[in-house]
Amino acid sequence: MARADRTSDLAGAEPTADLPTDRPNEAASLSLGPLTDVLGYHIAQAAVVTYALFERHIGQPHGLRKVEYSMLMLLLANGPLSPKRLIQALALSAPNLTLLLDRLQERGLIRRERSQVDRRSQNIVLTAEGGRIARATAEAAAPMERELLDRLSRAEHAMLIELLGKVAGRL
Amino acid sequence: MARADRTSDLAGAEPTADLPTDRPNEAASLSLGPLTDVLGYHIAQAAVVTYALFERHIGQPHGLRKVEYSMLMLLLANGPLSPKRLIQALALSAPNLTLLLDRLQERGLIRRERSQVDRRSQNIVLTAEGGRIARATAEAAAPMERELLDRLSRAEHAMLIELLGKVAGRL
DNA sequence: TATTGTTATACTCTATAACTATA
DNA sequence: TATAGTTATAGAGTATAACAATA
Repeated sequence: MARADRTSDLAGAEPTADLPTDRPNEAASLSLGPLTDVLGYHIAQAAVVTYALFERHIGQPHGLRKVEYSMLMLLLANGPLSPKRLIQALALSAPNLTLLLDRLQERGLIRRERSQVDRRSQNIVLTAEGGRIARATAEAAAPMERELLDRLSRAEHAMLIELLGKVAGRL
Repeated sequence: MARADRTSDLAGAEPTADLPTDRPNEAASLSLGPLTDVLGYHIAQAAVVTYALFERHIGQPHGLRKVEYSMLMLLLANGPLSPKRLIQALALSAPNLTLLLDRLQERGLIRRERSQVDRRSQNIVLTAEGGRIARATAEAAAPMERELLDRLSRAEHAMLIELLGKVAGRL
């Protein structure tokens, strides 16, 4: 009973009217109160939906996490990149990226080449297999986005991305 | 040298032209490729910004995490709520919520009252101190959002929240 | 038998600091 | 001396399954 004090029926000073009207809004939806105008809250809520979509369309089928997917897409679109640039683009810490690259390298999706220009630096290169998976998952993006069109018109989808770009400071 | 094989200079088949033009786009910004139209990616990028704002305005000064803040706001706006409803509203797992409530209870911000209607259930109630912090941090929301107006007009801010609401399925 | 909430456990993610090698 | 990347370690966050109390 280490935590037996968690609930006490003699609770506190004001017993907050514990009647059949036990809690307000039993079934009704909650008021967001001050959160109503907080962008970050709404971003977090929307992220739950897009994350579930990602898992279903890409994450589960191809065994990729979000960052791994983003990384493959960046390598596909830009060719070899240094860890340095990946860290900036994906907002990762250096040790975190090292672990990520280890996993992808073990799976044979990328390899590390040492730069001949500056031998401290590396080029992260998609392997043939990595290229195949990158292209396959790139094609899964369109059907995934199409599912959002139940909730959003095509114009709203585009508008949303543009506005989010402004927030992210990507001008 | 457990991982000495991480980089090999004899890398792979095609040595990917390792010249002074070592990597493309050395300083230029990266192409997003297929990510360009993926809403989830842009949400994640924007979340980095709003999270930093939250940390600076609310998280650090008041020692609150995002979920903790959201929870206080929901309790402030709706009065006592059951763990069940908080789980649904905040997209948490039950064990996760238990730990969260433990922390807030230890800090004296909330208390657990047992429901008289259904004694399995609880009411989570803001303490006097919890109410004070909730009101103080509620007031910090406006200045936080104001910082976004460098990047977004007021109309765009409102539009963005509306569109994110559609994505989250909050109709 | 189903539901509310808790415990125990493990796994992922992230952050920090110390280290190696190149420059 | 500074930079690129790695190692080691610990801390948060989250998920799963087993459990207790109540319905």
